Amino acid sequence: MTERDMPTPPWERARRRPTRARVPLTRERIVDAAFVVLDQEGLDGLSMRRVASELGVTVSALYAHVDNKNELLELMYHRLFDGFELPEHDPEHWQEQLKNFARESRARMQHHRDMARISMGQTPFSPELLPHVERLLALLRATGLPDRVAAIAGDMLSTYIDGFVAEETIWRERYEGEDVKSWSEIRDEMKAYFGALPPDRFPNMLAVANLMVDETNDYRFELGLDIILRGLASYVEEPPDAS
Amino acid sequence: MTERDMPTPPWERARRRPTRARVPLTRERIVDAAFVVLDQEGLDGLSMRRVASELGVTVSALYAHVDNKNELLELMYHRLFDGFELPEHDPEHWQEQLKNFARESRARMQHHRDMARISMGQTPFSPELLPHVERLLALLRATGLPDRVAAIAGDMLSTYIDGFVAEETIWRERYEGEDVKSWSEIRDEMKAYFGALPPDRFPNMLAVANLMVDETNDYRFELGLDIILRGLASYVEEPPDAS
DNA sequence: TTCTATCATCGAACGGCGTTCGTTGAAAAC
DNA sequence: GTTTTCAACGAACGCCGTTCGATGATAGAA
Repeated sequence: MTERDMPTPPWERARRRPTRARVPLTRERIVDAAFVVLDQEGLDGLSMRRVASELGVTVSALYAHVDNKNELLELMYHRLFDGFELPEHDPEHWQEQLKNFARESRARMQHHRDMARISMGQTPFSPELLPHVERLLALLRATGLPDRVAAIAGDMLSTYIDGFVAEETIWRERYEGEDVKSWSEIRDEMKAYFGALPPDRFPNMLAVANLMVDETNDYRFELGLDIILRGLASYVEEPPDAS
Repeated sequence: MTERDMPTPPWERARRRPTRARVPLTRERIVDAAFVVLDQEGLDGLSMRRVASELGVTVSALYAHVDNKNELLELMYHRLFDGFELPEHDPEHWQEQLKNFARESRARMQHHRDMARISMGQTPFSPELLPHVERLLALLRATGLPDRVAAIAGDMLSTYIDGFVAEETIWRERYEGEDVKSWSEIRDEMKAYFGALPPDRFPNMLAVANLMVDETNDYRFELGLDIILRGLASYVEEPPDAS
């Protein structure tokens, strides 16, 4: 006679009915769910509770696989580099190679909402990411750049890319709550705002306002990239003396 | 000199009515207290409750003077530019002028903990800050740079500065909880970490690791600055065609 | 002086957050 | 068949930003 045959007392009826997860929880599945939440709610809406509910699981279940939220963000950051192949260094076309690296980085970050903000809080020096850094360094050192320049150039580029995409994000999300406005409508508002400035006090703003508003983000990104690469190129084969 | 004749930015909601002078609590005092909290607890510890307690006041009292936490951060950002004078443009020394602008920006952000992280979430296009942007644009347009380059150069520089200081902050705070370690101790640990990499797979990392670890932040900042300015200079008086 | 209207501040509450911890029950190991 | 293990649970803790009705001091009117 086991307790199995006994009836269940009514006060216990609401007891747990633990439908064991058909698919076991893993770090990978948690990161997958985190990206779903990130894309839907943005970084500010990315909470452990929300990720858990996405998986049909309790919050605390996550903590068996992930130390804390920071580690989850770290894992998401690592995803950025999954299958991110850098080419063999080709001293003839190093500038274009670096530009392609930057473009690919930007594209990957744009693929998930607020990804740039996550990226800015991380460094690529974990063991999993060091191979990527090594490949980038190989590209940089094959250019003829002095090592001390090559050593910081990767960091500079990443800072530029992160900052640029983060800024894109800010503008996109600034207009989020409001009615669906087209980008051209937003541009017109900005033009009107800048155009209404007193001309005697803001001659330079007025002179470039349309340029600032009209140029696409793609154009701005490429131009900034070109500025950095021209600056780098100026160090090739030259005994450098910064400042 | 008033802000009254300035247009309202389109993204801005209706601002609060100005507070009466007779009450002891003011926006200024709230911002002062917020900086005290920021320096003591960092951005993550900067809560409305903590600011209120710093003033010996209830949380909700703050909301009579400040719409929300975001507005408080905005006001703190504005403080960055208080008394930030840019020189008259001098076409002979524009590179040094821009470098001094960058150095001053970095120094101001370093003056308050996590200030760079606050700065990264803001734009300087509010009416109060536009005069500063105008002065910077004046510097940039006096260089002989094409307008389309001048229009994005200020943004680029600010992105670089914000990103650089934010990264400095990350490293500083990464070692915060631990026992007081000297920077040289931290450097040694990093050198040991990089030095233990397998030489066949990480030849480039090993070649520049010491450079990456040993150079001071000041040196790195100056070098990055110089790279950007050389890139900008390459556009002077040249019909530009970005990539 | 007394009354009244204003308004800065209070105190409690709401819903949400990251994280911890003792409990539980199904599967794995024996 | 028994024991062990351990992933998931659920409740709780102490935070957070923000809201709202109550309170009480004060300035101006009578």
